[in-house]
Amino acid sequence: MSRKTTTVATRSIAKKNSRRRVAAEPVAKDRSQPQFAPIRTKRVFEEICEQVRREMAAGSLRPGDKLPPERELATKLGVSRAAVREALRSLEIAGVVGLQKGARGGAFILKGDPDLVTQSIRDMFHLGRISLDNLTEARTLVMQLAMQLACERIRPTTVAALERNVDRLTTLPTTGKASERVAISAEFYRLISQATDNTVLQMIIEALTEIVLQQVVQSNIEFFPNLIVHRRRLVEYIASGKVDDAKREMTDHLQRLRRHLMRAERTATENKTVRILTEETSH
Amino acid sequence: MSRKTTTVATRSIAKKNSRRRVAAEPVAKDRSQPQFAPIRTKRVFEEICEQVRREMAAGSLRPGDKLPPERELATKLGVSRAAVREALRSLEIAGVVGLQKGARGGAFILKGDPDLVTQSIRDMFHLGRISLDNLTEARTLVMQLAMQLACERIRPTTVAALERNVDRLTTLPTTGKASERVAISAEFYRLISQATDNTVLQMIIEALTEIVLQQVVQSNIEFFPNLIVHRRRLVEYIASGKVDDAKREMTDHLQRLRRHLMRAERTATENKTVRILTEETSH
DNA sequence: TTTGCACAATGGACAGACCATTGATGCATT
DNA sequence: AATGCATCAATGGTCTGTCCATTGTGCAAA
Repeated sequence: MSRKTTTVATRSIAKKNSRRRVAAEPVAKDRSQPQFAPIRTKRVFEEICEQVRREMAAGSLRPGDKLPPERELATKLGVSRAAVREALRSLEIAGVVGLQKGARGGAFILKGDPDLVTQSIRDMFHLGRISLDNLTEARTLVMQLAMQLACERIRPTTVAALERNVDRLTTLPTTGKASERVAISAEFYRLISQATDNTVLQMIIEALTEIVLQQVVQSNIEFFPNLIVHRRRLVEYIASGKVDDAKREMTDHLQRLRRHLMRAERTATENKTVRILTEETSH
Repeated sequence: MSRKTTTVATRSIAKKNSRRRVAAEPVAKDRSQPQFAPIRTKRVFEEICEQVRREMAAGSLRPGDKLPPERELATKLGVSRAAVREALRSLEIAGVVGLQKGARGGAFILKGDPDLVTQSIRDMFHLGRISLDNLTEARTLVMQLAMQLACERIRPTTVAALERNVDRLTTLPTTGKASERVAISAEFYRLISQATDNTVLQMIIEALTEIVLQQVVQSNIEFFPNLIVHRRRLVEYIASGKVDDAKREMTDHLQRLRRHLMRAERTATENKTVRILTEETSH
């Protein structure tokens, strides 16, 4: 390899920065018992993330602010660039920062991405932590809240948008792809959620709706013939502030969908056995 | 530098693996309009993440499964270990995999961490995407749903646990640290959420409660004198299935808390101007 | 049988390089 | 003057190679 000379040179420097991991030392709180608390070692990138998050919570790092470039940050913190990058990766995944290439690029604090809530709930659904039954039930219930607020806070423009949305559903051929119909439905629920004027509910509804609709597409449920009638009625109830009617209409629909999905889940027993990454580690 | 020779040697290898970035080519869906879709370049670690997530969604990668070791994965995918590490970092942050050191270690598919929902919502709150007003309102509403379900599905053991929880609050000196009282409250709400028998609602309640309680600690709200009386009454309502009473009791409390928090927020105008990371990039 | 140590596997971290993208600057052409 | 092109520097993205720390396994010594 003929590289040993330089290697030795860099080693002497690296040695200084080794011993990087921080161990939470076991507190000697009581003399009688040795205690022996488990030693928790923290990875450097986690430390970096925490520093950034602390600045965020303290308000000294706000959306739009720019973090120093990776190289500079690495120097300041006394860690390698790889570690900084892993930290930035972590924050990026969390939707906290966005990375931009090129000159004047860097890591910028974002406003937060509501889609991440969806992502995390979706992961949990796919990993079996959430059942389809629980998911659809929760959606039904939360939409009741949404109807409550929407009826109180709806604006004329939103009513118009809802009506246009239903119109679009009408013009769609019932033989069309499920994904198209579902896209319209997704917007329908988004409009309603926005009418609640509560961003938290919006995010929750967005997440639940998206996951459920995804299931609708995959389960090849047939088009509900009366869907358009139901939707029109619902919009009318909302527009005229008939809370109880709107709630009932919404609940009826969602419960019907729920039953269909549960039935589809039971009959879905085909196991695709694709396997790309895990073909035996061979050890 | 005296390293050029080896550098050249390694370069010839690296050259093969260069040109790594994949550009999603603009689809020519319609001949009349040029379209000019923005060119999205995808980073390699994202590609890796997607592959893993695909396997998950397809069911061929399930909780408990182990991914190949970093080095092997890097070889198989034809990328560097650093890229693999960033991908694993990303999946780890998303709660999809857990990393274990040592022999027989590796990346294991997890069951999903409900705490991530909390984390993402919390981030959004700190980044100003969610207002305290919206947050507390949503919490009030969702807890109404929880009371509904809890009254229907509560089990005697849970009632006992709730009573014990209130007892613990009683034994606590009112002069104690806020964080201790808050920890007990957190468990109180956790017990109620578990009584709903709906994991989705549990996660939502967990998230909203934790963030709100965090605010309670920081805002130094005084201890509600009647809190214990309210709690006892609430538990009794739940135990005896008095849905409406329970809902009212819960809503009353949460709305009171809401008003207090909003007032505290208005009077909180002291700006700590700590700044560690961002002291001018000096360019 | 038990203890302890060497060893290998594997994640964690680092240094040092090169490439690709992007914005700014200045020069040349029109 | 306006446009276009070349160049440069800053910065994220990636790669290679190396070493350290942790952990399980198996063998050897007690």
